[in-house]
Amino acid sequence: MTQASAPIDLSQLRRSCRACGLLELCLPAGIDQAELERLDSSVRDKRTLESGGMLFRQGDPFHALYVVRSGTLKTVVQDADGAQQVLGFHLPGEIVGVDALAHDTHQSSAEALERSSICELPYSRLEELTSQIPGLQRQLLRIVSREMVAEQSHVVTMGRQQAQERLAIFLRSLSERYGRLARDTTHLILPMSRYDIANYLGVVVETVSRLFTRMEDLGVLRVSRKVIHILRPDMLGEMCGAGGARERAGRAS
Amino acid sequence: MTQASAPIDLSQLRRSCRACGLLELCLPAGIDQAELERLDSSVRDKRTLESGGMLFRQGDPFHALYVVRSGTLKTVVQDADGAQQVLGFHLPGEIVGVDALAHDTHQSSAEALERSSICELPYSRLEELTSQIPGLQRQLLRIVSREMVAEQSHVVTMGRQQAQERLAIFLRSLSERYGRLARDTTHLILPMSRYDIANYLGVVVETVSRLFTRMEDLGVLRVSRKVIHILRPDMLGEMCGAGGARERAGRAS
DNA sequence: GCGGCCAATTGATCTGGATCAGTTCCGCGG
DNA sequence: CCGCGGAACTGATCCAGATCAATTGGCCGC
Repeated sequence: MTQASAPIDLSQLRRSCRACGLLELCLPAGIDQAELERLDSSVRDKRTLESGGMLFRQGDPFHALYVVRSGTLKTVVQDADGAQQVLGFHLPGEIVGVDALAHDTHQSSAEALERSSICELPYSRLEELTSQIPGLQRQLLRIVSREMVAEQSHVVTMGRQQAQERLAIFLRSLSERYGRLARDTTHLILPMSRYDIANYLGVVVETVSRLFTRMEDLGVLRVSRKVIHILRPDMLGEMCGAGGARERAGRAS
Repeated sequence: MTQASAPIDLSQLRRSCRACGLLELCLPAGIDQAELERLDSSVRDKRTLESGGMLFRQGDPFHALYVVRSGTLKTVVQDADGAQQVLGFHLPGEIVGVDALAHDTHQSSAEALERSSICELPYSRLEELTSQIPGLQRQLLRIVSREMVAEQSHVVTMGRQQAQERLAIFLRSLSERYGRLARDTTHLILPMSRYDIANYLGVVVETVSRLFTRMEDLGVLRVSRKVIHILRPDMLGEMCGAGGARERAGRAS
């Protein structure tokens, strides 16, 4: 490890991050700049997907992790009887493909919701690097664990029985995540369809549509197709937690 | 201690596995027996929990991973407004605590559903070992990824809108998991309460109770409190996939 | 501008599961 | 053996959200 004394050039770093995406993830791993640059050079591969393009499909052999550089992806599973479930949406800077680490095969499909640019990290190269850079290994573990926690929040969201709470939680979390990309967290652009949102939340499209209308009537937000303007973040927050409704189902044991 | 050339003594290995639990997880990592034994000796710490006892609580600092040796645990999250959500049940041989890797803090609580014996793996010790045993690191990554995939299946389950499908999927998966522990997969013992099951599936207790009765009436299984006897695994399987019902909600995009 | 197409919205109706209110079952301590 | 207490089950009712059926709105190619 290098001079703890010389502080890392953050702005330059950010630029590389923007350029590749992975590096952002390595930041907390205590990796110094020289290593970062070395890393960057090895993962510069990029891909561009049109809207609807598939990054990988369920069952594909695993050979790389991916970082979204721009655009948005969704991950979807299709089970035996053809039912689909949207697992998540992936914004710029977020990682995709972690589900394949366990079985050497992708357990879900990743599809672009709009023109997207993706940074590909061949796993063979990554393994090489992790053996050289001790902090990276740990960081990788953190990332996967973080993905697991994200999946858990999804479960918690779907555990809510009021559809309005689910949607409110979804919008709030989206707003928070956009916060890393834009200053204004009150204007959301939803690249996913109403069908995707509905499926993600475990309700039907009509319900999502009606809820948007209801929220608009309540003065919580303004809707115009792909754009949501949150007028009252406080009210949205209230709607997340048992919004005036009675207690949740089955408090355990 | 053995030589790397000699094939691993599987039966002896299994015994150690049973004894500690972690080792099972390392099996595919290409670790030789000498290393396994070294590993075993360092993680032999055990704990016993009575029914209702907490292994860790949401917010606790992270310092160890755990493997269930005997008994059953449940993991639960409690969000801001006090709503609880059961995330999962953990049978003997399964790992718990992975959710803390990302944030150095447990994101959920783990509670024993019956008298349980737990094997504790201090993370500091684990880190030490991973630096010495290359395959272990990779294996750890796999394990966390596997946990993530498990969480994804939970999402898929909760995405089903027919409560009966959810319960059927739950029972089937439980039956499969018990298969690793007992020959007979048609007799399930449910250590968790109906409340836990309901909460896990995102329905209310009454619904679970009624569904059990309905399934019994259909001749799919026999219920007597904690014991479920699956009479017709084939019918149970059918009930998992759009059992005669119409198509699932919002096929995406 | 016009027509076709598809996503989104709205309206009307139906129903599965939530809610409310007991009742039954079973283990346990006296 | 009896009475108590908590979990599980059942029955009656209600309602949020699913389903079915149009309608609207926006975009694109002609």
